[in-house]
Amino acid sequence: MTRGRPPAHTRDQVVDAAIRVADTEGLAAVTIRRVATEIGAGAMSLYTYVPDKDRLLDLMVDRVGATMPATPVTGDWRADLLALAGAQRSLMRAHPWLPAALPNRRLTGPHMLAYLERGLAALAPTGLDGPTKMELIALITGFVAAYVTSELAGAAPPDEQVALITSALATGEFPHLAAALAEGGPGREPSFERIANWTISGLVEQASRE
Amino acid sequence: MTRGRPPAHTRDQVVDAAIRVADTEGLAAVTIRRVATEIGAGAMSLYTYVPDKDRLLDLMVDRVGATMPATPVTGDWRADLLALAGAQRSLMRAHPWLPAALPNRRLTGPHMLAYLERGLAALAPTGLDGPTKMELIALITGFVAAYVTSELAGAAPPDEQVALITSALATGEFPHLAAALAEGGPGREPSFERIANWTISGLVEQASRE
DNA sequence: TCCTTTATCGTACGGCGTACCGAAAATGCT
DNA sequence: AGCATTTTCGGTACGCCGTACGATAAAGGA
Repeated sequence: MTRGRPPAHTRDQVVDAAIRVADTEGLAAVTIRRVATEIGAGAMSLYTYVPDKDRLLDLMVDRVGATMPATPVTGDWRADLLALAGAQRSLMRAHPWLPAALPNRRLTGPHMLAYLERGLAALAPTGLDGPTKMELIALITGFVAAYVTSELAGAAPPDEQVALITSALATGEFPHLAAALAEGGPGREPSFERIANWTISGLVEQASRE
Repeated sequence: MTRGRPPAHTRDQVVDAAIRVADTEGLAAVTIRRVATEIGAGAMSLYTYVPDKDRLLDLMVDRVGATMPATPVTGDWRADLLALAGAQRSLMRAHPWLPAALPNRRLTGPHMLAYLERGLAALAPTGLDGPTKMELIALITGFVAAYVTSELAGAAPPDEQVALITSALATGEFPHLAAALAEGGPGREPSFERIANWTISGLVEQASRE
């Protein structure tokens, strides 16, 4: 039926290999040559499956989106959105390159559309109009990405930066900053649920108030 | 007094040249060689003023931060934060590469610390604790970056993407999405102030409620 | 068998960040 | 004045990158 030499791999194998490289070696390690050797192919063979590197990144994003568990739509928009945000956070923690790869990327894949659909379904009880719902979903997604980014990076502030900040504080020009840092953090830790609740409840309530 | 051959340029001249290139040709055009020719120097001479390209980006971010107008702190946190967010938005629209360059970047510069200080001062009347105030500022900054990004990119959705979405909608699997898109946008436009108000008011009110 | 179609992948090009190092240009000392 | 010292300048080169091109290989159809 199909003429010509049969492909030695599939597009999904290529995308999976790229995701594996990104997970273990970081997004910067995802190069055409690196992914090709990952599946035991020559570098140029990848272009049989993927038009260029940028599209490969699109495919990676959509493919990991497929692994996000389907959260239920119960009719309680607050709980539903919180669950959706939690699923997003888990996904981004499992694939730390995702927040960095997400911006500037087209909404190409069906899994991304499915995610959008679930968010809209969760927001249905609010009675908000369509464009507003879309904006809220984009804002919530952006928030989760920002949160996970700071969460993953937060652990280790480089020495050089600490030195710069302390020397800046010594000038006395930043009293509020000095006070805020001095408070330290004996109290409660940030807790994703707490902040996600602020964002979600705050946004939706304000949007509904109009 | 100072020994050795005198420098032909200054660090600020280098950073300004890099900003000029980014403004006119995009962030991708900011390469060591390109910036060097911009100031009429050899490529390797740049390394006299900047340790590596990553630090150059840090310096660019901090330097444009210096041009952000100083918004007043009146005691009305809502108005003050909105003004601060508006100033940020203006800055990002003047330097469209800024939202893309901002994440993954260290808070190295004094101007960034000054910005943080202003945000903390604006939040002082809320009585929130230091760490919470810091988180709120980070979230608001992230929101503005996300908003401006979509604002700048929004104009032109590529044909290929439109085709993909319409074909996906034709399957009937995305009823909410179809409905939301069908609503179109005859009504009010997004308006930065409106959405910024949602975010700011929503976040602070929720945070204060605890 | 030979032709057509398709996939494989070696080679090569231009561009990137930047290590290395000799040349150039200033000052300070004798 | 002459020399040593210190600092900057920038040419060359290395190892990466994405990818255009084209020869080669492997399948089915005639």
